[in-house]
Formats: sequence, C-alpha cells, structure tokens
Amino acid sequence: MIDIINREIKKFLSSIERDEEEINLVINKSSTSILDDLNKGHLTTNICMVAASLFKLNPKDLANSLKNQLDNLNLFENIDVAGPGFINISVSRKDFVSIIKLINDKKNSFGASNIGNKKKIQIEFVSANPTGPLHVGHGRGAAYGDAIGRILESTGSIVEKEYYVNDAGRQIDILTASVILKLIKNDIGEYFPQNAYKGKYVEEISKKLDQKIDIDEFKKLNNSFSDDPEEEIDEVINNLQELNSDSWNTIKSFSLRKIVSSIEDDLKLFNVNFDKWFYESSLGVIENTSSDIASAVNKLKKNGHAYEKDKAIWLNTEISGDDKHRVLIRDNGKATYFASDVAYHKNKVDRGFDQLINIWGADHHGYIKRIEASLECLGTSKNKLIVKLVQFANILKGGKKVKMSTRSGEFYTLKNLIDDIGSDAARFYYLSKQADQHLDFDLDLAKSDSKENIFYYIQYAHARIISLEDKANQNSSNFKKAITSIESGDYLKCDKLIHEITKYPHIINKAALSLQPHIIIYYLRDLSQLFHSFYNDNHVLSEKKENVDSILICLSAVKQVISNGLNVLGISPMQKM
RNA sequence: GCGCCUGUAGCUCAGCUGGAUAGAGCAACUGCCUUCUAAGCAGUGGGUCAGGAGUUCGAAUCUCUUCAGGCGCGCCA
Repeated sequence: MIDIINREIKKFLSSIERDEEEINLVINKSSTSILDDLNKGHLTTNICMVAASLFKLNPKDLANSLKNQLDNLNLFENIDVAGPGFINISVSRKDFVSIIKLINDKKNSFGASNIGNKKKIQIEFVSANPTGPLHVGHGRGAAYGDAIGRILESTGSIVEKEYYVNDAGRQIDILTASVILKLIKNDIGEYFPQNAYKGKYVEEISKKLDQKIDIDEFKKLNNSFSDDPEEEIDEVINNLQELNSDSWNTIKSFSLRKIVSSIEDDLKLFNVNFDKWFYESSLGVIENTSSDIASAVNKLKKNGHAYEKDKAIWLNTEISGDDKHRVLIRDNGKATYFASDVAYHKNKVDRGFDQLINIWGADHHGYIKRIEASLECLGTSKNKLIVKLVQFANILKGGKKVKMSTRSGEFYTLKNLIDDIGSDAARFYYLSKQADQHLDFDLDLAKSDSKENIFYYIQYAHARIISLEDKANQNSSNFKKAITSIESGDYLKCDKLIHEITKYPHIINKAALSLQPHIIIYYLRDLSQLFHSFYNDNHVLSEKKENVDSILICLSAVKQVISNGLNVLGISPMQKM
C-alpha cells in the first residue's frame, strides 16, 4: 500500500515541473509511514511539507492537490489533509485487516525481507583475549553482535560471524606462565607475580594437564625478579621458556585450547554461535615473507604509505584524520598488535565481503581511525568497515556495582550471569538499551516480577495468548479459520492490535538499517501493552462464537509477531509462565 | 590539552536522517481478581528536553558555545 502511495507521490511531483534531482531530494527527505495514532488514520506522508520548503510553495495547497490525485484512485477509504500539511490516509477495512491473514500464512518469515540484497556481511565481535572466562562486559558485545547478525540475516544479507582469537601476543605468555607457576607452586613457595593471572580457572587448567609433561626443569626458577611488575612478569616468562621450551610450548597450546573451548561453551549457553574462529597466529610472523602479516606490511611499504624511521616501520595514518603515525614493526624487529590487525583486516577484505562490521568495546574508539587509514592505504574504501562501539555495562546487585577485572581473579562472569537469570533474560537486558550508551544492568530488576521487568511483561503476553488458545481448544475444537466479524467491522476491539502488528516489518527494517536491536524491544513492549490492555477489557471466551473465531485468529497473529521479534533477538518465547 | 560517548519527569530510560499535544515503566495517590494467568488493567499528579545563542514555517532532534559525567589518547594487547 505504501508502495502505491509512493508511486503516486512520484507522479505528483513530476507534475509540478521540477528537475529530477530536486524531486529525488524531496523523496529522500520525506517519508510515508504507518501512523502512530490510529485515530488519525492508517498511513501518513509529510511529502508536501518537505516539497513546500524546498520549492517555496504553500504546503497546504500542495497537500490538497495531492489529496485530489489520491482520491481519484478510489483505493482508499478516506484521505485527510491535517496539521501543517500532513496527508493522512485510511485504507479500506478489508485492506486494514488483511495483515492478519498475511502473518498467519507467513508465520516465522513474517518480517523477513530482502532489503539486504544478499550483501555479504562479516561481523566480528566478542574477540576477547583468550586469557580467562568472558565477563559481563563481553556479554554485551556478544548479545549485540549476535542480534544484529540475526536481524541482518532476516532482512536478506548473508552474514558470517567471526571471533578473532588473539593467541599471538604477550597475554598468552602470561597465561602460560601463570599455569606453570600453579603447577610448581609447592616447589617455589607459592611465589606468584603481581601481574600473573590469579583466577581459579588458572589452577583448574593446571590440574587438567597431562601428567607426562616434564615440569621438573621449571622448578629451577630464579628466586629474584625485578620489582617492577611489568618487567617481573616478562623475566619470569623468559626464565621459564629457557628452562624447558618444549614443555612451555605444550602447556601454552593446551592452556589456550582450554580457554578457547570454555569461551565457546559459555557463548553456546548464551545462544551465540560463531561461523568462524580466526586465530591471530594464522596470520604468520613478520619474518616469513609469505605470511599475511609480511605481505600486508610489504604492500604498504611498496605503495609508499609505510616508511622506516628510527629503525622502526611506521604507517602514515593521517589519510583518515588520525593524529599521529603508527608503528607497524618495532625497532626490535617484532610486529605490533596494530600490524596484525592491519593484516587481519586485509585478510577479511580479500575474502570478498561487501561489508565488514566490527563490534568493539568503547575503550577502543581511539583505534578506529588508524584501522580505517590502513584500509585506505591498502586501496579499500574505509566505508567498507563499520565499527560499532559497545559501551560498558555496569552490573548492579542490591544497588551496588559488581566488579569485573580479569587480573584480580575475582569477578562476575558471563557464565555467572547466565546461571543467575538465564540466557534469554540476560540477552534481553543487554539489548534493551542502545549499544553505544552506558548500561546499568540491574540483576534484581531482571529477577523481579513487576511490570518494570519488561522481559517478563513481553513473555507474559506471549504465554497468555497460548494459554487462551489452549482454553479455547478445550471448550470446543471447531474454530472457523475466518475473521468474519473483524473484517465486517462488527468487532472493532482488536483494531489497535491489528494496526500495531502492521508496523512490525518496518520496525525490523529500521533495526537492520540502523543496527539497533533495541528498537525491536521497545516495539514488543508497546505491542504487549496493547495486548494486556485488550485482555483485561475483554473476556474473549465469553464472546459470541463468530467473535471468538475472529479474535483467536487475530491474537494468533499477535503471538506470531512477538515470537518473531524475540527470535530475531536470539531469545526464545515462553510457552507458559 | 585533543578525540569519542552521554545529559529528557524524583528514579531507569524511549523518542534524535527536523514535523502534529515530548512518551513509557518505577516511585506517590485512586480504583479493578466467585469468569480465559493480577508477572495484569484503568486513572490522577509530575517537564526550563543541562544552560545560552543560531538555522527554519517548524528544534528534544541540526550548528556553535558553556557547564557536568564517562571513556580513550604506548615501538601494550
């Protein structure tokens, strides 16, 4: 219906003799949409006001001529010119209620579209260092990345979800050292460097190690190290590596494997599944000229964006407005983390994605410009990459912030959260606020049984409809599959609900285009609120037979929309509460 | 100092590619369960959209500026 109106608007605009460019501008700046308030009609367009301001015409005059043109189509029930120049349109009753049948026919696929045009999109998210369990901060990135993946997929994009495993850096050496120190703790008097990982999981990994690994050499660990915590941990790492490099490597890869698989397990519990786990180490080392990392750096050197200064290799990142040049290869010959990341992004581009989406913690925002610069330097538009920042989440328990630092070892993990309130509620609350804004995640609220707990409020609507259907089936099983009394206009009390479910596909499209899952949550709350209100005002099963038939079919569409909305967020609708 | 995010009701937040009277929930106060799930519904009160200036027929929304809060500014990862 909106398409028809838009076509007429185009015709209308061409009739006022303006060049095509101007007309397109008007079309882009205006919008034809579903009216918020059903009392005003079903659809609305602000086109006349936009055109009036651009063409210096009177908006009401424009609106009246457009109204006449639309009237002549004989398609609509009623057309009003309202306020400063809105055109509000009411469609026929038959068209208005047709959405019910459409939803019940399309079922799970209602709301799906092809606006994504089969674009190949890669989303990289979570990508937490594999040095410990995921904490609640990572959970937000996981929920967000996975949700936009689902939304984009349902709107016709081809999505690949990827986790980048930082397995090549110093952090893994610290982890390895931590595990070894736990192994030999009885021989070295419980010595433990300040900067080593102290969490319980470290000891658990050490206990799972194969007994046959030779650890005797490690017991000869020096007994004095630097007072500086950073230097201390490096000295310990070097010392351990020298004592037995074979065992070191074995323990290192074992620890990494254990951590990655526990991260994977936690994410599965959270209903997040990655298509690919990409290891930083697979980019190779700079010394190997055929490695990804060497070829990326060489390409940058060749095309003049990278240069040598003070024995280091620098990249000129000013192309994207970065404020200083960045080091790729240190003066000691080792590649920086940035160099790996440049190579990684080159690798992604080479894999042929149309769009890359990175979801990063907000503390990485300073990093965006240099990565964009590296893409430009490698001959790829920086527009190929979208970086979405996820702000921190504070977890509140009893009104107090819950700590989450990895080093100290004591922290509230994502797993703890899932055990506490369940994966669905956790995902829901993570998604309930725009990702790039601070979130206070109140655990007491997530468990509470009031209307303030929107998660249950929405689930309750879904469960109530199912329960109503069950009751109806017990009473009598021969329901007509027809909405006769709603269509005829005999029964009007579902109209607000019908109007609301009409909006759903637009909501999904909006969420997809803006990468904002929270839009769906607020929509579902509004829909649920309309349902609860309807449910309280009307005792469905005591209505006369034709009405009951109609209402049940309508509510089944409402149920379907709630279910689709939750599913696209990775949340399972509840059948019973 | 520079950069990014934020400031909307007492509290937690929607609304932001400019559009109709700025919305929810909580908290406060009133009502509604011998009938389909009260984790529900209906109602009342509550606003300098942080302050100021500008652009516009029209600004919570765009621009500039001030103030306040969070985060980031390594040859760390």
